[in-house]
Amino acid sequence: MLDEIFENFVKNTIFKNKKAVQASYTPEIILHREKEINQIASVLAPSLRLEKPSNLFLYGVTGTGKTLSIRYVTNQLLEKAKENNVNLKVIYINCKLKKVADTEYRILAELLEYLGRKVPATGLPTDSLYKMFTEIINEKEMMLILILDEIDQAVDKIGDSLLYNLTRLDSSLTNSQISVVGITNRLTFVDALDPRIRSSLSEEEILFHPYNALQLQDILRVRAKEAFKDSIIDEGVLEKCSAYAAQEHGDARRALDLLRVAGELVERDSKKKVTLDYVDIAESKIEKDRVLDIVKSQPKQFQLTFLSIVENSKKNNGQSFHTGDVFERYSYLCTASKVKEITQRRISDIIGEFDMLGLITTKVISRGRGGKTREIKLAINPNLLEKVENILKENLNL
DNA sequence: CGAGATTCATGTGAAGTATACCTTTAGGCTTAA
DNA sequence: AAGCCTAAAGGTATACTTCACATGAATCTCGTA
Repeated sequence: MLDEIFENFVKNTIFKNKKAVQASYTPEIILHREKEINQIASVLAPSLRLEKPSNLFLYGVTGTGKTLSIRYVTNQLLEKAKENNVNLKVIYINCKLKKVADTEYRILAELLEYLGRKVPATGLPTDSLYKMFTEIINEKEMMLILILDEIDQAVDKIGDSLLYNLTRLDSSLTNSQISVVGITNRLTFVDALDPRIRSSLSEEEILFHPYNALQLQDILRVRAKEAFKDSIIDEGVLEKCSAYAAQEHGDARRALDLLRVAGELVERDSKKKVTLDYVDIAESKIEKDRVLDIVKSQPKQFQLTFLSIVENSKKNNGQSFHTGDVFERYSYLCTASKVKEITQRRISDIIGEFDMLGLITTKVISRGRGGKTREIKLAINPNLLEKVENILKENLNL
């Protein structure tokens, strides 16, 4: 029985090279971003002569090719550097990843790890990490390009200090030079920065506009050709994927995800063709996976809080409710699952973090004499509620 | 009737605490010269 | 005397708590028209 399934899977695959429709893939040619790529390249080019390139900032909503473009350019740059014997290093850090790089310390630790120095997760003073960092870099002459992706997330959480220190770091280096590339999907991000940091950090700025539906189609076509075997994809599938993604501010990553997941689903059903229906199924699966992944990876107290939010939302038929309600239910859940209770102060912060993750939307309102509070609304598809609730309950032994 | 005071429920900031983990240091024991 | 191990001392980051004050519109109070 199993043999048959595996056999089927091996033989009947519809993918030629699935990597090509994965978000992390860097294709040979990048469509509709020539201008931006050239700009980036000309900003970073001085590094080949060991001259410090200007610091650079890339803006644009998600899935507009920011990460892709910078990756592409730096890859080429690295090759060129190798040819010319230039000691160039590029470090890419995604600041959003929780538990990996969401505090100043952890970002630095990540940085040092790239440079080949293991750092303990706790215990060392932050300045000593800076010291180690400068030491390593100063050991021999080199040019360092530091890419901080989703930097807005980090600054929200830990403030400007990291950026400030990084820009200052540059002056304490004698042998080497460092330039920072910041990537953010919030257009207003730089305005909120301290003016000093702002001027030194965003010497050059490049704005990435969203793709329109036609451009998305082009991109999908190229990628699909590489990823799938011939004539697997039905008429109109690519168009539908791009249309969906274009609705959501032209997010190419989303379009690719749709296509890939649709393909995976087809494969699982051991069908031969990717049809339009599968795009719809993929659409709901992606949403589901995203939510479940986030929810599952949260620590216990967060899960309890979220369960409380879900139950409140259910009780109120999707209408909004307040911090007090959440805490009350949370408190009950703690007793039920024999978990130590956390204060309301902390719950308030946790609710704020869920807001940042996009699982809920909150708004601070004043209800006059009813006091000031947060109005909380669940922002996930109602069909998922049951599932989320069950998983949480299971995780928490309820 | 309207200006100003009051009130409520919680937001928000700062400082403090517990925990887990790190480095440094000093002592104690072992080993080899 | 040198080398190695261990435990204590002193330090940090993180997650959380405690304390204290800030908010801001509905509601109340009270002097006035």
